Amino acid sequence: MSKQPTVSDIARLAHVSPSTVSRVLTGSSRVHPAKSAAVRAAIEQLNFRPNLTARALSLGKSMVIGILTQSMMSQFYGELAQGIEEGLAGSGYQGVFASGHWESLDEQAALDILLARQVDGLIVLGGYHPDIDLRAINKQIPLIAVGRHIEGLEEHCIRVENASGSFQAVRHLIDLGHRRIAHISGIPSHLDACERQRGYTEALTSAGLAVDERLIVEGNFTEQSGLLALETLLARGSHFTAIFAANDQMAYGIRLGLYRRGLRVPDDISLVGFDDLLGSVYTTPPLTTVRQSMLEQGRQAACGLLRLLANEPPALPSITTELVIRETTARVRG
Amino acid sequence: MSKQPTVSDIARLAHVSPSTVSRVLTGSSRVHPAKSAAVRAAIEQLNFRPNLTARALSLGKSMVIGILTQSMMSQFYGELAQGIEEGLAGSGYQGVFASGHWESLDEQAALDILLARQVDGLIVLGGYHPDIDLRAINKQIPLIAVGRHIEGLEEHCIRVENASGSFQAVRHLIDLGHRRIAHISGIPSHLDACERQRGYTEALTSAGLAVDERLIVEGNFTEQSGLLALETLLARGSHFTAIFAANDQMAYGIRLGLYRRGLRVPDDISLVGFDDLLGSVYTTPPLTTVRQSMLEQGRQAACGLLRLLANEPPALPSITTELVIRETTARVRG
DNA sequence: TTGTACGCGTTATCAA
DNA sequence: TTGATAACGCGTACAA
Repeated sequence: MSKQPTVSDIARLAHVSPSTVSRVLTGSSRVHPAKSAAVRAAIEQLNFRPNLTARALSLGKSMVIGILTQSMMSQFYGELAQGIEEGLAGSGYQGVFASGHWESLDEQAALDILLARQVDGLIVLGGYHPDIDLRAINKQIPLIAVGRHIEGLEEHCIRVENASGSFQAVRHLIDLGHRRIAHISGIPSHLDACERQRGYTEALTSAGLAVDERLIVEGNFTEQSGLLALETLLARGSHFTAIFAANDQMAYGIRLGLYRRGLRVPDDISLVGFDDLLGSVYTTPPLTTVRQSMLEQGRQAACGLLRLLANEPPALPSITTELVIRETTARVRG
Repeated sequence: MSKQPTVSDIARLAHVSPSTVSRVLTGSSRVHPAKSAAVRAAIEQLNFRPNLTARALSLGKSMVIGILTQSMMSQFYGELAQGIEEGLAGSGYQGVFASGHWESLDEQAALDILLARQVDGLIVLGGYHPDIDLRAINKQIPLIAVGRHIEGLEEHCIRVENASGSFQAVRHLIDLGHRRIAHISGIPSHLDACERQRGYTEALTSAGLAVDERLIVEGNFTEQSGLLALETLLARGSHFTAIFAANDQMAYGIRLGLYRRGLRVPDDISLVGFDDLLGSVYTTPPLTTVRQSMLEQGRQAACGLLRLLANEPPALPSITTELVIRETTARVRG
């Protein structure tokens, strides 16, 4: 249990001063090759690791990016996290995750910890945290949001072309002959949810179909809520031949509900999701869905943040969406 | 962009010394109520947050737990991570994740970062890192492993009753009348994989059934490998009516392969997985699998580490397994 | 090119 | 009960 060696230990062993050791560590200035070699040897010998905590304190930069997420467990946030990691790779910055569990208090606590740890930047994944607070934080450290909107900070939010994706999805169903298409929507306070519903509505009206409010049920993006929404929908007794869910997770729940009812997909009911989570290829049958690469969004968020840290504009691109047709959709039975 | 306030700022505003501020912050010793109130007021007024980096340097304790994981994206690690977070909650310790992506180099780099950040403890999730290194690290800081075995550090590894779970699963298939049961195994260097295969073998032999090597195919725990293994199995042409996969992810891949071949589950082939990932309820039909709560393992790992940090023995319990029967298994067709 | 001295923000020790 | 001082490990002016 001997203590970790410090620069001083290395300096002593290499017969140089601590500052010289620091110089070879950071490469901040030229040092004599011989001394440099001696230092390297000493570092090797003592298996020395610079203490990043001390370095952070000295530099006033922690080189860590805080990521405020909601759940470590969902596929959705997992893919996002993976993308962020990829985007940060090689930048010298490390990502640190803290989760809010979709609870205001936890989210506040997680954010506090991140800020107290002196993160150099912040990526906010969804969540309920008030816009005003986030705007205030953005004055202190650069901030990027994905999966949510922040009033007045639009340039710092990854934008997804939700409406066009929804439109394509519903259009696809219409092309297959479906006329009674239900929609399980997301949380209405969520911009993405609104836009997806808008795409649904527009596709219907542009095809001359009426929007039937009885075919629209609200969910909250979880599998559970999808299943529940399906029950509600069936209980209403309105006829329909296809369902467009505002995200894949709800589509999974709906799929289970249909299975339990003995309704076949796509023979009896066609089903479309949104997100194209990795798991959507492995459902049975594989899910037709709208791709909005979460990996790509994570990467873009990370890169945008790195640009902000370099005092450049975030220059976040708009994320395009693309309908991926798999086996949960079929021509409506005559 | 004004700088963050420090204890000195608070001290000045409250007309006390920095030490006193520190005292009310940590509660390390009594302070006059009036002064204490003044300090609190100043903290509130300036919205002060103690700099955890500085505190860590001063204390020699970072209050962070490093978690060396392999992928942020898979459901498997997601659930584990969630459990760890829950186990750490309220302890004052924060978890920091770094992923190795199943690559030696990345894993080494991730570990280096964690150690350089002066983590107070380490949780290793799976991975290839050599036992000898981990034993060395354990001499410096407490360490717990989950999803892997470390020679000589058995007390620090979460043990799962793999064999008994496998046994139950295969026994269940036998009870349903299956006689030709295939097994898609995991990486043979992985202890869990071996034990699960052992349970499979024992269930067969204890029922007086022969173990047919032609019905055993090796996978690597990914969905992809499950699909591939199924192809191999089918190509061999041996007859079978059920498949026991060494984990759920491979079962998903197998399920897709069967679907593509037009083989119905469970009508033509029964399928059993291992893990009971959250997604396994939402496959169609829901997957019969062996539960080894990942959440529980994460929690136990965290609690064990906290005990180590308190200089107590880790006292890690053995994780029990339980067969969860869902709709992917059925009586063999006469 | 190298070494000395100081600062980063906090806590612990000690003396008052 | 309080305040001054030193220390944590590192980077960097500044002087040599």
